[in-house]
Amino acid sequence: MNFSVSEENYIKCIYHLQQDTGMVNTNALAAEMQTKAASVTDMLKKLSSKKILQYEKYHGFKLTDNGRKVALSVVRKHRLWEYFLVEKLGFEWDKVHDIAEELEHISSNELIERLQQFLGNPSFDPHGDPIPDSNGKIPKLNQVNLATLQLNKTAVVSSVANQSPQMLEMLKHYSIRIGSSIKLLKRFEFDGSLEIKVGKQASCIISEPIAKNLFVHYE
Amino acid sequence: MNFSVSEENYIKCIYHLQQDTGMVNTNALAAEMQTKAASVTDMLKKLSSKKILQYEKYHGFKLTDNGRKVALSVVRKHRLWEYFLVEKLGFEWDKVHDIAEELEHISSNELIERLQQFLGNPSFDPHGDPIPDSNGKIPKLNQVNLATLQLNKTAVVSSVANQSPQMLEMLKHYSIRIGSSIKLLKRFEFDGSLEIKVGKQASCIISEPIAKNLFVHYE
DNA sequence: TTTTATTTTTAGATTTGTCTAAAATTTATT
DNA sequence: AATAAATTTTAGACAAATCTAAAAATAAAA
Repeated sequence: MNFSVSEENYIKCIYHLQQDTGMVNTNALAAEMQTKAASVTDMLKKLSSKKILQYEKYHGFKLTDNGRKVALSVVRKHRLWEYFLVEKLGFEWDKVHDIAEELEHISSNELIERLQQFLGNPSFDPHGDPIPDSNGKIPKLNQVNLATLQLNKTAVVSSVANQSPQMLEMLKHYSIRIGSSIKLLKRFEFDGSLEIKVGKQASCIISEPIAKNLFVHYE
Repeated sequence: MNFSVSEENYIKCIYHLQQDTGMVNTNALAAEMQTKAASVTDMLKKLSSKKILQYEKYHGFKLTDNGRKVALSVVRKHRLWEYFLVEKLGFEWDKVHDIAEELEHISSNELIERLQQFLGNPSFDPHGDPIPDSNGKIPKLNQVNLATLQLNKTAVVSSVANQSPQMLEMLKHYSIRIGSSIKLLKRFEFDGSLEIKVGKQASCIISEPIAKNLFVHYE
């Protein structure tokens, strides 16, 4: 079946919301889509009739197996394009989201298969998010929150939860990016802030909110 | 100013039509756009009010300077993406048109500038069509129609006028592509067909319609 | 130069995705 | 459990892009 750009955006958005909450509700989706609840309801009816959603009036909704498949295909395209933009065209990783939002709706399957090959079958996008394969399988990484890392252990930054411009600005300041190695030197009881060593730089201190936003994995 | 996908398609189509005829008329555009004359008229009014068209009711229309600029930007994007698809992703040159039709509407200017650089600033797309630069300047090539080539001269195929699947199938059969060198051995009076040598292959005979469809330039 | 044929435009309807305002339903509070 | 508050849905409207059918304008033919 074929979906409009608008339908694909709703499906993708529902997918991301239900990752957290299991079930999604109308207002949350409206907020995330920057639209009105009434518009959401209209779309829910349509997606429901296309068997993309399990939807009970007034009681929330979630994707069907088929809906999840469509969502994963859009997510896959988005992340492969982001990888292309950063690794091949030299964009900064915090500048690629909007462009990938457009590119993810290009329909050709052969295009995306060839793009994946051309990029060397990457498993994670420039933000550290996993790229689903053509069957919708998502690569897993044993990652832990930086705030819970053991003292004196070294690990590698694998993803960033909050990717707002504000957060990315901070990370740029600390020279922390996906792939940076981080050693935890000290944990301050007072406010939970951490003394860390990023790569070969002098040690520095990051606040607890920043730490909680970073996920790392052991080499 | 910003244009919808539909507007961009109309603008591009008018650009191509007026290359031949100077002035464009409603029915011709409707045929090319695979739509109805009434729909075309609606769009003409809109584009006219946006100063994209010089349009006199019942008397045809053509692009303004500004309209031509928009058209060239879309053509530029289309041809750069075609180049990418063939040279980087390994598509056959006759399989890329539909995908480029979608990609040409991605809006980011920075994207297209970086793409151009990444591709090594190509001047011609895989069909031999010139790629306008970011100012709308179109590279020129001194090309002549193969049917008018001098006897025993060798030249290089630089573009193909009719790019229908039927024509491309024929060219594939003769192993003729952009960049192929062709030597004209004999011109048959009877029907204008030509005996030619393609690269290092044994000589073969092509019909006049095929010859007229091919443009070549001297090295 | 009328008449006929073709082309183009208008008028009004349709589809998709959106909106506002009001009604219906569920959840929370007293 | 009754009432208030919040959420969700319906009803009806609107803009963009398309369509059909009919009217208007132009071009061609008798």
